Amino acid sequence: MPTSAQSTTLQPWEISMIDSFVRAAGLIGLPRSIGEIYGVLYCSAAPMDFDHIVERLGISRGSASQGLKTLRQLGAVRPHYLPGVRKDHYVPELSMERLVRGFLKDQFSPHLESSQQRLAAIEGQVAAIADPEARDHASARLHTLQSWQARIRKLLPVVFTVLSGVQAFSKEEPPADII
Amino acid sequence: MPTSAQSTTLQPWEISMIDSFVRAAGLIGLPRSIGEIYGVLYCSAAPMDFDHIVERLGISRGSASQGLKTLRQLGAVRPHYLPGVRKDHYVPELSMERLVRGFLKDQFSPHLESSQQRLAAIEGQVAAIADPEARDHASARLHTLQSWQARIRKLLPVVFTVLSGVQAFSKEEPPADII
DNA sequence: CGATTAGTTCAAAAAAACTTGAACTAAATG
DNA sequence: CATTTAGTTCAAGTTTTTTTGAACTAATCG
Repeated sequence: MPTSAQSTTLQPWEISMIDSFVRAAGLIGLPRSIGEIYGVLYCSAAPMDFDHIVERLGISRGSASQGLKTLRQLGAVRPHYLPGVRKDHYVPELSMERLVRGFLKDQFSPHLESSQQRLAAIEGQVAAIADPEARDHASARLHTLQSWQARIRKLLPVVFTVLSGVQAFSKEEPPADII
Repeated sequence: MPTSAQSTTLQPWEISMIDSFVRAAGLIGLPRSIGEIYGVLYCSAAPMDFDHIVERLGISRGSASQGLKTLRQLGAVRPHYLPGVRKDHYVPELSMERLVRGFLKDQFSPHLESSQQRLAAIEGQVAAIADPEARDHASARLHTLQSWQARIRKLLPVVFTVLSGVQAFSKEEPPADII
């Protein structure tokens, strides 16, 4: 059992940790393979190349290629340059703030954007309702929905701040556990 | 075109609004039918009964039954008592804070809980690593993961506060748009 | 340049998630 | 009580998502 070489079989702690990432991926709507790839990189002490990822996880090259593409887009992994080496090597992003930011920017913000436009379009449809009472009701519901949207937009910067590890956000005692 | 009766066909503004809820549901990993049911209730000016929901949406009774069950669990709809009426009638929860709280409590907190236990179990596996360098590396990664978990737990109360519509959280100017 | 290596693409297969509807339980009505 | 009504359950069908692997492009090597 060589001390330094990266064994090709996963160690127990790696299997458990990858499992955690697979579950976390599922929770945010990303496929299993993406959790696996990020997880195996997260566990690795050294940058890993494409074939190494494929072998250790036992997934297809197609999955690995697509999964790495998505992870690069999200900013969750970066190519790591190694002089004189041809194959791409990857390292995981370890800053939680950057991970969250990448995910939200890629998977969330576009929806927030288009949702805003859709709500604006509903304003016209509501204005066209003939009956005054029905129109007032619809209008009230639309405004509630728009206020929800506005709150979500306000939330984003706060999320970044808290997840960056900043201790601030209340000079008194921290808010009690609520859930 | 009767002014007060709930027509059986969906109005344009209702179709658009339900569409928004369907997309929002997808974003948080809930099936289309759940977005539709909540959406049609959200649009309605009066409590709706089971069959009315089925008819207006054109979904199966099975879907409606399961969807309403989930929505009740989440606290996103409540049965509304009407004297002398046998069928269940439902109204939507309109408090964003309660909606978010119900969702997180039901769909998120259990994972957070079990994740914590899983990470604790990995501690033992890491301690069993023979090579000191490899063990230190694994230990460092585990601690990073645990710190991420802790940050997410800190985030929850803040999310509730912001989504409740409270204006607080910085007596200076609000944080600039980041994303 | 031709051969080899690296990685991507995409159509088809497999797996997962969702919906349906018919059979069922439970409760109220006459 | 028998019958009707209300709603649930779950196996089978459908749809959507994910994974695979063989064919392909691009770049490097000898």
